[in-house]
Amino acid sequence: MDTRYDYGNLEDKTYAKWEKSGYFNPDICVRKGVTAKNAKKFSIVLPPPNVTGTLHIGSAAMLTIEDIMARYARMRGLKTLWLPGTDHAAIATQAKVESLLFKQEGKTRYDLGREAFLKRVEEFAKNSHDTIVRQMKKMGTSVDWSREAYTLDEKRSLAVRTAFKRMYDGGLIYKGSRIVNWDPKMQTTVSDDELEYLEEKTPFYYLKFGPFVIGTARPETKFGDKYVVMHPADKRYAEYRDGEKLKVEWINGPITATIVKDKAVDMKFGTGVMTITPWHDATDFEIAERHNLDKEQIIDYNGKLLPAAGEFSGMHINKARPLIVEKFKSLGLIEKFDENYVHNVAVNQRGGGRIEPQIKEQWFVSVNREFALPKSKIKGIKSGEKTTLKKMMKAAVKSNQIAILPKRFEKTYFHWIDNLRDWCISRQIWYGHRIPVWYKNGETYCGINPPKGPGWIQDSDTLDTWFSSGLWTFSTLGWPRETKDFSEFHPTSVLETGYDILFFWVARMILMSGYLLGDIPFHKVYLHGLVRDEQGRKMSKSLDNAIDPLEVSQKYGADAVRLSLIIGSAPGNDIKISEDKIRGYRNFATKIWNASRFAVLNFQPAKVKPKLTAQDKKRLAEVEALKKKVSRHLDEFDFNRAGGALYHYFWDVFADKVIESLKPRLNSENAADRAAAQEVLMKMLKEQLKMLHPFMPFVTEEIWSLLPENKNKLLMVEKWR
RNA sequence: GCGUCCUUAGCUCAGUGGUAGAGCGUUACUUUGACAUAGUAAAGGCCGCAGGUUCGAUCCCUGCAGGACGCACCA
Repeated sequence: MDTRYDYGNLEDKTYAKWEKSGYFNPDICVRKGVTAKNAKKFSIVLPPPNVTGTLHIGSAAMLTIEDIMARYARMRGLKTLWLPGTDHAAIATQAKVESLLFKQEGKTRYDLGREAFLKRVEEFAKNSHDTIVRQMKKMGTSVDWSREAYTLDEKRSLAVRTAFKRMYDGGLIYKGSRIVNWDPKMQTTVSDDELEYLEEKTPFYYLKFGPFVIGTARPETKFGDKYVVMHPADKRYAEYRDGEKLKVEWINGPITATIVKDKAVDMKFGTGVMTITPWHDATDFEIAERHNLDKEQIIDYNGKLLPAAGEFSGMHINKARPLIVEKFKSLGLIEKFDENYVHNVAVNQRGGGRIEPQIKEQWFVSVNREFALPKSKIKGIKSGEKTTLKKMMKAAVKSNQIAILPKRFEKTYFHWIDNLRDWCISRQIWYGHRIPVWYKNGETYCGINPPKGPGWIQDSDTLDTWFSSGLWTFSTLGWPRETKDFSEFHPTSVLETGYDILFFWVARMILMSGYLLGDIPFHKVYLHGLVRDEQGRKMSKSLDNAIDPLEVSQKYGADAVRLSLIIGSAPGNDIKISEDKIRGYRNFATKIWNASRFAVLNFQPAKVKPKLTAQDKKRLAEVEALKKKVSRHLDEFDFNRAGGALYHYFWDVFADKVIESLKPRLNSENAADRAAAQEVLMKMLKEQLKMLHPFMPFVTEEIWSLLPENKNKLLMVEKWR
């Protein structure tokens, strides 16, 4: 044994050993007798990384936490399944490929056409997938590769079509004309959750509208405005009656305006009066719906003005805006304007396009429509009882059937559900699951397979990527087929993921599993934080503060990276990391290596019966106590404390005190005492290696193979006890 | 507007109703046979501020200040 642990060469070798053993697969564990046939189950799905690129340090944190869970469960003798996969991440992946295509070849997706473009995306996704798999292996993830899934593969497609059909038949999926978030750049809708708001300084204009003054930050939408809205309780405008008509001089000449009284108006904002543009604003749309008002489209789907804009027709809104302002000015309709108004602009988080609300016919999942679960295993919802998706999603968590850790996120979850609106699930992008609906002569057919006969045309839209992700806990286990995996491993034991996708994903899994299975998808949700740099900033390429997990693993070993992501961070809190911290844990790996080296160098098989002293027994009892403590922490998902306790015991007690005190006895003339010292040393080391293994699998596995009598035995399936 | 979190050593962060912890950094000494990616010793903190509860508060409660975030609104 060298004085340094050569992680660079040994890690890959060790991973290959694990893979060859087959122990990542729970069935093989049972077959080879390392797991009991009737063992309890532990199952966890990997939050599938997006095939948009490579893993980042946040993914490394996720992999580490889940690997600790899986390895601990496996060593405790549970039948353990950690199921891997990747996500096609529809919008994100398509956006990435579109941008590459444009940069490298100056082409758009329309130049290639649907089929050829999809080929490109698939090629990109495949490459990205391969990189991700390589990276996962580098980090030591003990997933069962034989069950690997992809959100867009054949089996998952069947699950998606089945889910869609059942929800369609159940009346929960409907097609409707509603206001949606339209991304003119990517030419698709996106859901409310996929928006990001950017602050932007825009002039805010006060325009004369007959006897009123109305405020707007978007003069380019004002052409069709013919309703003027005020709060029914606003005394300033008491003289105007709901429905009253007046003649108003407006941008393209005189119009007839109608007074509308609605409580949506904030009396304190601006003048307390506004005109509405129902086609291009969600609030306005709702007012229009309530009062049954006309809606007129002003801006087309490319961001260009329509004939309603008069002479500005055909012009892009960005170009037209200053000209429109000029015209308002020349007509004397601008009362004043505020130059320093801060406006929130919605952009598509994944694709980057600036959102223009539009009314469009889309597919939605109704969250308030009533239905009954024929067989409910959800606490608080009885079989056959009327409920809604909202109520069902709440019940699963409220009843504590699903526990969210840390608990404070339960509040966030409820709050989100309270504000939830119908979920727009159709996208006009090409990469993704095609909606399983076909049309012919005004007829509509929804089915798992295409309808027979000629002339049917499939809906051209694809599904929101989270629709397929929502099925993940059971689509990966073979659903809708009745598989052994499904009956054995669902609901899964725990879902581990970042708090930033609580709504996107966690909530939608509860929705899907609840409706389709009448059951919860998992018993526990453990949320980790975002990984940030030492100044608490998000890691990004533009800041050049990103730590590449592969690069630092190469430099300091994957074990060191893993430990540095675990120790010193609490559940749900952001994780701060720096290269210094990683280096510190690399030193710990070296410490373990050298202490083990010492033990090996000083060990011979005992020829006499060891005579343990009282102190020896005390030390061995100490290790047992440590094991109890670490087990308790791990059972409570308190990885920070479990790892911390091990770190300190190994270094401060075992290395600094125990080894030092044993040194003279290891050279003792008294054979029984010498044997005792050796036994204590080896036993303590072995127990600690076992406990450290889930945290630092590589170095502990390598040392294990070097210990006496351990040839060909794998630490990863040693009994924890 | 509603809600959540954070404020602890120079930096980054854990933690607990009973005299404060880690990593990195700093200072001094030490190459003695596991390990200098180390060892020994040390410096360094009114645990944001002000009240309250308590025998006792860094921890529980209230208020304030600063920072971060989520949701809603943003005409």
